[in-house]
Amino acid sequence: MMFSKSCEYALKAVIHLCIKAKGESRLNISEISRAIDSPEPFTAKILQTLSRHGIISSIKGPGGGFYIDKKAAPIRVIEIIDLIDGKHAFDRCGLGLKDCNEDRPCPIHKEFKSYSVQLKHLLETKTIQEFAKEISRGNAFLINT
Amino acid sequence: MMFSKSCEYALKAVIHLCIKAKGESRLNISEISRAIDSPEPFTAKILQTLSRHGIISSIKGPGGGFYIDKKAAPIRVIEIIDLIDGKHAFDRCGLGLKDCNEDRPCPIHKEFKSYSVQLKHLLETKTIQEFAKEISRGNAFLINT
DNA sequence: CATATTTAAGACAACCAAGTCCGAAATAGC
DNA sequence: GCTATTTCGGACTTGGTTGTCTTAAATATG
Ligand code: FES
Ligand code: FES
Repeated sequence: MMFSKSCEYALKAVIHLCIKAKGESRLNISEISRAIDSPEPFTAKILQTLSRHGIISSIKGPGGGFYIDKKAAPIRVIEIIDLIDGKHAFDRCGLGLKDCNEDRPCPIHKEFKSYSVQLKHLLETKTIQEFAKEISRGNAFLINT
Repeated sequence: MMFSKSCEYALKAVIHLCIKAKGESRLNISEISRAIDSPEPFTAKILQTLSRHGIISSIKGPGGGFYIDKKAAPIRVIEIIDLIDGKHAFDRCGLGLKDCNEDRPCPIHKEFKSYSVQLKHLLETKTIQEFAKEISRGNAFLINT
């Protein structure tokens, strides 16, 4: 509803990597897609995109897989959203006007904007590592039912 | 990003009808789609759905068109969203978990839910007529650029 | 009644996101 | 060096949303 399927998988995959593959250990595609309940080949493609852009790291060959570089900075949630769904995903008009504009706003602009600004700020400040911590503590999950 | 294209057009069309076709006067498809900048035949289909479900009224033949029944109750925004995009569009998990669930939530649930609850409440209480008033006053617009 | 106008309905087409497949490249272990 | 494993990259297929077209039905007007 908010993010594309690709983006959902990307967020979940990186969160999972943060928990299970920080530093030395690696996870292969099948382990990841099992953990986040996503189609394997589709997940592969998304992981490749993340890797190509340096958000995650990867190593080919036996024993290889995907991981988070130990020296890498914490990953802000917005980085993944910008990469997968495109920048300004939050700056678009809720009613589809060409330009979301204070001067010539659509009727839902005022209320809508006040929420999307809050949400955007959250996603710009929150890191994947913080979400990962919630999972580790058992306060949140990547799969249910 | 939030609503489907169909839903955007539906909302804009009904708002426009509230301003220009309350009671006696009617608007035909071409006038409506011009006012809201939408493809004519596609808009026709959406208007038919709205009419079939009694949200708006229509009359065939020369001088016919679409209008809002004068005796009809104010239209809550959520009614249109439920009809076009399906109910529970706001109750789904932001990360795509099968079930958005307090007991077994995804990592973004807490923050996300607090926004979506606010937004849902807004859409349940706001009426199309209130939005229409903003347009009439020149404080909001259905087209820009 | 004939005609023009307008919505109704459903089949059709185009587009894009979601998902699959396959051959190539890298690498670890023998 | 050979083989098995694993990611990489791109071509391909599928499905759902968006958008079009065509024919039918209703009705106002002369
Ligand atoms: S103009 Fe529509 S949300 Fe800003
Ligand atoms: S479980 Fe993900 S938003 Fe509620």
